[in-house]
Amino acid sequence: MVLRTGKDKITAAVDERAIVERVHAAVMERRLPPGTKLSEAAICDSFGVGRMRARRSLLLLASQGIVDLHSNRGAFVAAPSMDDAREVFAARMAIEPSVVGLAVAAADAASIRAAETLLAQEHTAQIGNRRQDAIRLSGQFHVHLARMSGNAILERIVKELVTRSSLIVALYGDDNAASCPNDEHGGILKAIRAGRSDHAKHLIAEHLRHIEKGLKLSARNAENLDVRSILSQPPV
Amino acid sequence: MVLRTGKDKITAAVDERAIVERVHAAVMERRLPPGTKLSEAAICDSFGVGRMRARRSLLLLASQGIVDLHSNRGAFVAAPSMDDAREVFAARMAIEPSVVGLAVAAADAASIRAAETLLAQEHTAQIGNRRQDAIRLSGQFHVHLARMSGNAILERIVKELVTRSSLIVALYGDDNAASCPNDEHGGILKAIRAGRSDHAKHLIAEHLRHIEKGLKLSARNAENLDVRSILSQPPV
DNA sequence: CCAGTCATGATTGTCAACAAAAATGAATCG
DNA sequence: CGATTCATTTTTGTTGACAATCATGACTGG
Repeated sequence: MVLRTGKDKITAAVDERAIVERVHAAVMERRLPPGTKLSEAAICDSFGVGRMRARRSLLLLASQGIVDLHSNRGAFVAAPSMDDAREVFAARMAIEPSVVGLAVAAADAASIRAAETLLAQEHTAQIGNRRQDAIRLSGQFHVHLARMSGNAILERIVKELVTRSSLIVALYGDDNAASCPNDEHGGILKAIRAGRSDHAKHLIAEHLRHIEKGLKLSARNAENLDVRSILSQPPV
Repeated sequence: MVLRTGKDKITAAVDERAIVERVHAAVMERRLPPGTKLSEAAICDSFGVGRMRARRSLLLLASQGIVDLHSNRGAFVAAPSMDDAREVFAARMAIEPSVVGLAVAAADAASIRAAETLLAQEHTAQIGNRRQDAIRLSGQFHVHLARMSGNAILERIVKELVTRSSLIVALYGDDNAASCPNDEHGGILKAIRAGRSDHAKHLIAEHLRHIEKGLKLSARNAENLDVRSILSQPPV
């Protein structure tokens, strides 16, 4: 007798997870900038799906902080405030070093090889000036470190934080700044390979600090800028 | 002129957040044991809400791991496997010490007083054998530590992990075991008050280790037990 | 020319009916 | 007696239509 759970049903059309994943990817690659409106109709057309599925997908995206829902106005790609940005990076600095520590303990040959592949791809993308790919791969590297820990919960958490970081960099990042200065990813992976847990933790903490330092979170910047005060200044 | 955002609309009926919060609380107090079916109709009746709202609430609960959705079968209070349980506690041990470290830095008089109040209430509930209250307050203490860090993201993450822990303890916990042995919560709070960050981190790590040790995660236990093999054994 | 008002169109929120699937229980057969 | 089949009932999934709300732009009056 075969027991069929409800989950392994073959779904002909795309389900919510696929939609969430595709939007996720588009946000990571900055094809959907912060503030972009995601109308239900757009989701329906893009994925050939009914309004109900579109709605559920947007709710899931909102629960991950990727999308902001405004009552009666629709869904928009999240535009984290500077305070949000600081919280995200504080959370990452609290979490990712521990995750890397677990990764050192749990790393196996296959996962290290996968990390090396990601690293090489990222490097190639940077050399070739393929900015979108470089950004996406840089984020994937962090998520892969979490995956190496063998803990699906931590992987999900890191993935969510990395995605929000992508939105933050899009808003407050310096366009000409390298997404990963001095091959810090390489150093982290090397430390993991060498089993140097404390060193790896230290490196990723530094790495995150550097990324945040590279942001323009000083004072005014997009979003809360006061249009009146700007326009009231006479032209030079 | 008054700017009204869509969010501060006065909602006469309960919205999804309220439903999620109430189910959350019921799970924390073990009034909704793992595996309990949460039919849409039950949600509709309980909260006087349409099926759409019920559905959205269940989806949100599922996204937090509190509920499992089975296609065409409905929603059930999550029953974490033993592997899930190990992952949850590994994640907590990775995250909560760092969170406590932040709490030491950010703690102010008001939040410490609130923590002391929670601690006292928990103690009173334990003395009075009010098990449900004691369990709920014990969880709230951990969430409050995260709140003391001043980071809403970390607070949400810890809250989710604590809730899942409640389900885990309900499944694998020893009924007569104290939910918090030897007033470890008190020791943690004392260390925070004294500004001893490393000590506080150490204590909460130990605390989590103790909780996990108190679980029966050895081999077989509820869930994957094979009904056939059980019923095929002749009675003593 | 500008502020404010009002109608229009587009988008989201809600509901009810229908379709599909699974749980339930009775009836049947070995 | 036990297992299986089948019809019934219950529950979930989906669709479409309608209501409510918001954005847009023309219009009016100052």
